[in-house]
Amino acid sequence: MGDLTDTLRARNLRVTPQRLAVQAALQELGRHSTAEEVLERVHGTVPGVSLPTVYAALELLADLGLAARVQAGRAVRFDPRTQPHHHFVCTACGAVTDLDADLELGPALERVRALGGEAAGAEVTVRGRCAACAA
Amino acid sequence: MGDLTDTLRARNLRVTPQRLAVQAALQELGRHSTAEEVLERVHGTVPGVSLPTVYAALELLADLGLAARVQAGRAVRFDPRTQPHHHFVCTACGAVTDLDADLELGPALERVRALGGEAAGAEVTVRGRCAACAA
DNA sequence: CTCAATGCAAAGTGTTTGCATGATG
DNA sequence: CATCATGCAAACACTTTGCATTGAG
Repeated sequence: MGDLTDTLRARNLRVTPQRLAVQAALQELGRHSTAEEVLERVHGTVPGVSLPTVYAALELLADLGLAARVQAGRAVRFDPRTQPHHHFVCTACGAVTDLDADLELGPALERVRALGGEAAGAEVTVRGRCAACAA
Repeated sequence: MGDLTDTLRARNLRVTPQRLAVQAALQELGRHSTAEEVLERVHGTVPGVSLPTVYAALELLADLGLAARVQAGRAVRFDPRTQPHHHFVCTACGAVTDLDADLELGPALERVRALGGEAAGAEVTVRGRCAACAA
């Protein structure tokens, strides 16, 4: 767990209780949480934390490669999982589920390169209704 | 072009100049436009149209299967293209480009079914920097 | 004539910014 | 002690809602 502390020190960034609490909350909450959910969780341990601070910390984690932004509907969600994977988004309740499927996306990346762009990554988003909402 | 008119009549919905103008604008603008862009275009032909009306009309087109919602960043975009295809989103300028690649997404859909969900569709989103922003 | 659709303004979300205060290195 | 990070409030971007009015059927 010195992971974040070390990374911050290595970049001459400050190790603050808020940043540590945000990362801890993100990991405890599991996958793809909203900033609001993280804030609520953090309030349990470190009182007085504000939403902008949570956003800043999550943004920082994403830049450091310790979390990933996931766009699911209107809200941005943050995922403590770094390795690329795919998502199933319920159009009814907004829930996001990880999909561990091995997909061949090479042709899409090649297409981007053919257009002169630089592909940073690619994800599949499946839309539909989750088991709970299908009822 | 009686397409929309016919579909509306068949459902006992009203054929209004606003709805026709919104669809026309969406097609003239080409792919994945924002509501704001559609509004601006519509203002050229039918003055006095409001943003809520544009949203309502676009939403209706999507429900009728004559347009598709595309989530790209924070703004929802609407695409006159109905057939499934994929997108390249520039993380710098927000531009969206179509990707015509034939990808095998079956395994992802099967994964969703295995979880008890109903998959409605799946798209690949490639993130990166477009040719213009790579400079 | 009747009811669906529009226009306007205002309220809602989710996210970001500006600035004074406080804590870190 | 020099900054960087925080907290607060307010601004922001995008979308939706409420309600009186208009116009399509």
